[in-house]
Amino acid sequence: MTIRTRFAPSPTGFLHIGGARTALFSWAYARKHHGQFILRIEDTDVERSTPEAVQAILDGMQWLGLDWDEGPFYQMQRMDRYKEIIRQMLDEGTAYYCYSSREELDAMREQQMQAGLKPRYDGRWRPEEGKILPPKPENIPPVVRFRNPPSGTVAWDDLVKGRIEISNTELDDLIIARADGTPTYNFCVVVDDWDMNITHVLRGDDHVNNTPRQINLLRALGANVPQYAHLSMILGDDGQKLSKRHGAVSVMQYHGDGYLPEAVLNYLARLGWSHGDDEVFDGRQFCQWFDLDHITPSAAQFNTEKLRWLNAHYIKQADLAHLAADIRQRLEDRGVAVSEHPELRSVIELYRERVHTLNELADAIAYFYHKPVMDAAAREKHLTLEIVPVIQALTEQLAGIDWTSEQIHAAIDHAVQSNGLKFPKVAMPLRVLLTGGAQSPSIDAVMALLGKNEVLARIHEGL
RNA sequence: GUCCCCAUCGUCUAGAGGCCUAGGACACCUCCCUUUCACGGAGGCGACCGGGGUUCGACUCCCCGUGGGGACGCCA
Repeated sequence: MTIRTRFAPSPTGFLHIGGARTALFSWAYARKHHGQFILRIEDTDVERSTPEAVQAILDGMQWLGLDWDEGPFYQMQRMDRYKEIIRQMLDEGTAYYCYSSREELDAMREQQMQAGLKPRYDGRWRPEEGKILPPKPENIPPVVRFRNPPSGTVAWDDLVKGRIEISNTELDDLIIARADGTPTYNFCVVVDDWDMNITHVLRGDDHVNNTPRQINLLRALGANVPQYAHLSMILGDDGQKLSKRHGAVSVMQYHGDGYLPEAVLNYLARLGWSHGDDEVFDGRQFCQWFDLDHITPSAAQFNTEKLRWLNAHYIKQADLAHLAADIRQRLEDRGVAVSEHPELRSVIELYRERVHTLNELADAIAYFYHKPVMDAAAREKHLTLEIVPVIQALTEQLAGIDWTSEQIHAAIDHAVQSNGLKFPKVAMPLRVLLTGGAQSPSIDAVMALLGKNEVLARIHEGL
């Protein structure tokens, strides 16, 4: 049997971190088993679905490198198929028309809640042998309901949570087609998973409650029931549930914030899944290792600090040309034009080990391409009256040397020795003068990259 | 309210009855490296929700409790 998984987002917003992980796991599972990964857009909520959201989801998946083998399929384009099945169910008697109005239903729910019961449709329009249905009201277009088994239990062996068993008495006759004839979620999912031969459904555990309904529907249709794996949710950094209002951000926001997709992918992979003590691995490795047996059933809290650590790791490993292209753009976004000298790649090499995000990297090296704003406190502290003449003397010497790191270092050393100082005494004021602040890599390395003219100019201007 | 799910360091997690004096990672602390800040290296701090069982033996299995979460839509 070929493994076929799917990711089925509804295009009502961007691809957030929870959806991305579901997609990642589904993708990895298919890849691991040399199966197919299908992308399906669940856009039957016409009110809330937007083409922008579809694009945002596609962008997010592409950025993470999650490629799909089939699709994207759009449910709105499958209407004929759904209607055909609904017609068939109506004919077979596994579905029926219900004329209850929304108001009637709301009142019913209200009453049941009051009575301490689980709100359920009471089946008043469900045809039974010998039962007399209420008279059909005029002007109320009916919905179509699924005739759920009235007794017994539905059970499945969830690949993450183990066996889950639910009594049919807990379920009611769900609506499969709205009054306007459009099919609803639980129904479309079932038909699609069936038609698309999905073997493994990986999804958020907020769908656990839908599963028994879907299984009943599948059985009524005579379809195979796929395996289910319900992934627990991802909580925000603060342990709170992620929502549009609170903490839920688009995966593309991570791009904007300077994270590498491989870092996000690696981080997400470890959130709720593990492979012994392994922490750092790429997508290829993940696809080889991934399994359902090591998925944690409990919710996981997002930890940005760990993501940052992983990101720093991947920045150190990243291809220089690729990094340079990215950083060039980020500098441009900051209004900093990257000139030929110093060479961007060299500057990145010097700085990549010191940052956690690409934005930090861009910010840190901007001073190579435009005059830095000098940190007043740093200047005050390091550019003392006594040191100014030393720097001036050093400047003259620098003017005459070959511009290599070694020569520069020797010149600084000379200034240090001849004045009976410690190295930082001279290095720090230079650092402030050249970079604007008190932190940088080795000052001779910085100077070498900055170039003789620029160094002399900045010292001159700064003094 | 009803049903369902979950529960190991602050966080992500390892753990398939003896391998556990509970391991790793992030964060934090100390030291080392050092030209400042980082990086890196070496250490350290730090957890099995509670109570009952089962068992020669329970982090691991069962029950109850507690806490947290989810679902109960003509949303997905």
